[in-house]
Amino acid sequence: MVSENPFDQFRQECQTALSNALKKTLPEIKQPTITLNKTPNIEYGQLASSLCFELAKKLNQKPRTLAEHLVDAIDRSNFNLIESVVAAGAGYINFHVNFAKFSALTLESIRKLKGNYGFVKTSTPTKIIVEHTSVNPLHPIHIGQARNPMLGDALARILEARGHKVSRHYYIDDVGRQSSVVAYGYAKLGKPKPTEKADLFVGKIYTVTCCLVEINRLKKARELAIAVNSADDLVKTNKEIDEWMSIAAELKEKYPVLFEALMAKISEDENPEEEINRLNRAYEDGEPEAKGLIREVSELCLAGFRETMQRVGVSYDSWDWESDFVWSTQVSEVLSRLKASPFVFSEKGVLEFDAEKVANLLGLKGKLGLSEDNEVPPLTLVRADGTTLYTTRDIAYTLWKFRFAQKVINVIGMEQSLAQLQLKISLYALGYPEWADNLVHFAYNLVTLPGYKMSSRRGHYITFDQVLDEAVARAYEEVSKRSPMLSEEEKRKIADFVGLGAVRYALVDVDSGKPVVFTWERVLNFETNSAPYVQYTHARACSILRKAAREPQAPGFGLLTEKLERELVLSLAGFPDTFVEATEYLKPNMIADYANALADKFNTFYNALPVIKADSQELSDARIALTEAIKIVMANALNLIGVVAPEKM
RNA sequence: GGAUCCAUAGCUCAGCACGGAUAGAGCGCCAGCCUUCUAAGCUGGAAGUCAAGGGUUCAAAUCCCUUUGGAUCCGCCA
Repeated sequence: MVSENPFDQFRQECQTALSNALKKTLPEIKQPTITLNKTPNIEYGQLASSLCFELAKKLNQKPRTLAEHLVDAIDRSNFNLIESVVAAGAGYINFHVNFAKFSALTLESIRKLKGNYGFVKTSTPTKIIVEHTSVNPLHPIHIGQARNPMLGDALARILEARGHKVSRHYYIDDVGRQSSVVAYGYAKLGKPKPTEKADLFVGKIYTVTCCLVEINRLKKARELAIAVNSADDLVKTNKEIDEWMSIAAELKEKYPVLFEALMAKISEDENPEEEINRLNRAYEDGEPEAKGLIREVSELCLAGFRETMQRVGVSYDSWDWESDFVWSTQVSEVLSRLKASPFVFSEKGVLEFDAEKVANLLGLKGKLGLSEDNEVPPLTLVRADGTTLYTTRDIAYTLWKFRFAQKVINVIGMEQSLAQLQLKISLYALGYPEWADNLVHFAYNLVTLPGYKMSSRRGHYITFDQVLDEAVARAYEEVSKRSPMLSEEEKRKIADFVGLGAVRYALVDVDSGKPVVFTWERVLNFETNSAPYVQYTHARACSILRKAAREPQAPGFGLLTEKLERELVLSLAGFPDTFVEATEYLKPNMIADYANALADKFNTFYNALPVIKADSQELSDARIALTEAIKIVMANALNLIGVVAPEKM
């Protein structure tokens, strides 16, 4: 017999049994929906109902008495997995599972389903686009941004395992001043070939160009302030100049050659600021030269990103250029449709979208979880100079995405909550309520460095590559220390998946709504509650199975009577539940927590009870089967968060 | 000022969506365990007014209200 969700099977039996008993003893009352809770302790059974507390008041009886009556009325002869039902405490009804049968069902199911165990398929498979990463192609992905792809990829993986058709999209934000800044610097240098990892190379050009252009601009502003005799402006500008000058000094020391070269080239231009704006407009207009230039730098940077993401096992199905939406008619079409709606108004030559009016008129506030007096600020769609803004283009992009998917999940930082809300409201305004309903902003909080303000414009950041390198290096040291006899090649291989796994795990482990403070200590943790811990435990289980060197012939599942063994079986049986919950509520961290908890229990078991040298062959066979099941489930869980489950380490 | 999210052991965090029995881990600290299946491990110990106050309920870390403290947003940036 195979069950894809053994624990749920037990739960169904208990629910039916209790429901039958209720109908029999209390036919006069309306049948309540029966929910069963996990018990705090295995001694209380595996599932409990607190129904009697609710009924007691209505029926004017003591909960305990009621519980006893119901327990008496329960007929469990038709139920395979229920061992006993008892009234407990002040009025709980506790269900005990028949462990002999339950262990057999659970372990055999896992051993049969193997890599598919736990991945309960949805009854409504959906085409889903998960948009994640979408780091601007200006500089390397830094640690503050790296949480995004780790969460996004884990989400894509769990949704796929759930049976959805998932497409991973990367939105390339190449429209906007920053892209022109980096392209300007790149062109000034004569479009040099990268002498190092491409995104790192582009990042340096961006930072130095930014700094030089900014100083140039500020100096002009200072002249103006002097000319109009504005003391306030002068003080403010001087302060900013001082700040940027110190950054310039820093950059000059770090990259002397690049700095000098750019400085010489940029000073040739009377007004670099104006050059950049011209380039920006030319790009939006789709002029071939600007197109070629900006696409070239962006592609360069993206090649670096691809390299980094490949290391951690993240890939994309579609790379969507923001500029494509500007050059095609899609953005202007959206605009004209919005203009035709009653929700757009013009103010001082600026086009504004009245999200508040939409929300009120269509009665969206309750639906969107907003209180009635929460006023949604308007969204600027078009600037006075006629150019569009980021969110405006995002509306066109979102409409495009819904041509290919029924559901769109945007993995975007929490700080963009308002923009994402306005985007959603715009879909209602355009007459796509189903799309709006199926647009999900998966908001996550930032990664911060203690005592350090990350700023990509100023080149203050720790790159994701640096973190990965450091993690692998640390892992290599650990492997060398712990397993000095391994070959160099083996050590490198292990260090690689351990280091990368540790980083992935650390970035998905925390609830996505909470900020993560980055410390090396947190990411390079190889002890309990880390990927290496789970990986090590997996390898340990594999090692036992290798040493046992046999298939269990006649496992005596009924002999698994130790509390530790039973808790393990329960954990394994509950994996499908955890998976479904993690998928439905988009909580990849639940998977990491589950894997860690399972590893924890297995290690305790490992230290307390012998597998191969158990008292009898039947018991040994049962424990081998248990170990194998644990190995399978641990690997399945690790796969979901993109962490390698090694045979050896 | 308005909005959103958050507050649980010295530190980092689970648990909260759907209220249920003594609130769980890890780090750090203290004391132990490698001639037995991988010590990246295990065992034991100390450590909590679940931010404060009120309310709802048979039952509140969990739901509601108020207060305090923190993060983020409220741009013709992205």
